[in-house]
Amino acid sequence: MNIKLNSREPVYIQVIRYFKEQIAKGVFEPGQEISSRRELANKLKINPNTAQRAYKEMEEQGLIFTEGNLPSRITKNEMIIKQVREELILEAVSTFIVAVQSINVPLEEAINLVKKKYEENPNEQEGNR
Amino acid sequence: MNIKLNSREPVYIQVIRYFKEQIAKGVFEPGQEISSRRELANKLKINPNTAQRAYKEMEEQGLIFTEGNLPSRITKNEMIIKQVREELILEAVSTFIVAVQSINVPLEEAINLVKKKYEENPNEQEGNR
DNA sequence: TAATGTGTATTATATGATTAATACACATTA
DNA sequence: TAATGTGTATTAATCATATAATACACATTA
Repeated sequence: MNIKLNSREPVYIQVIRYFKEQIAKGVFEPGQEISSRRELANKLKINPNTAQRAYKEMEEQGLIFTEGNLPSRITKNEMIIKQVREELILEAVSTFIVAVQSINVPLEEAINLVKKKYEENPNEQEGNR
Repeated sequence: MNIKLNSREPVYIQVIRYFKEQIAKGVFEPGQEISSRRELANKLKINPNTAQRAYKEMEEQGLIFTEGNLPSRITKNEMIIKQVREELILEAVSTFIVAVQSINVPLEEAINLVKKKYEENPNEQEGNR
């Protein structure tokens, strides 16, 4: 559990993104049991309702599921998992392109900067080999 | 004046970013007179106080300056303008790298996606040739 | 001179989103 | 049976932001 919460963005949104990233990376595996609302709230020092809100939205999006009053689990639907991954990638790519175009930086130059910057501080978060 | 305001982010922040982009692109030239607070508020259908807040911050950052009670102007300090441009580029690059790393997408793959996506919808906003 | 248009400042209010505080039903288990 | 841990739901409180309502000094201009 390695989330850094910022105050600029709603906490439940940040929680959802974190889960999406873990799912996309495969750190959270299909069918895997996840922390209960209260447990997550404790870990992150947030209100249980905020955790609940995040979980509720994730459930609506099919990312997790809940049977009875058992702890929720990561979806077993591989299609959804694939979509999450693609959504995150697409979002990153789109954001980058929009930003670059908005200040008229040529694509090649922007890509070179990415490569350079990437080499400067390579892979901070590995952890899954 | 082509700002699309979203409701997720403070309006004055969005206004500041817009000005930064225009300055970085050179659309707003050094010394150029800009809209008055009230005029901007009218154009964007926002409150004059919100415009004032944006301008005040930009003044503190040295992006614009005001002499007496004349309309404010874009800074003539080329160094600052250069810095704004670099700040925006660096921000875009960093955001992209963080996003890509957070889901373990190899850099090469990410860059290829950028190139592909870029070709699909090339330069929407030219306008300054 | 009066009107208008600048920038600037202060105080109060409204709004919407977020978070907090509780409560309830249910199931498991000690 | 009582306690604990689930998910779920409702209502209240908090908070940052935006807006509203004014006011003032100054300069230009009709």
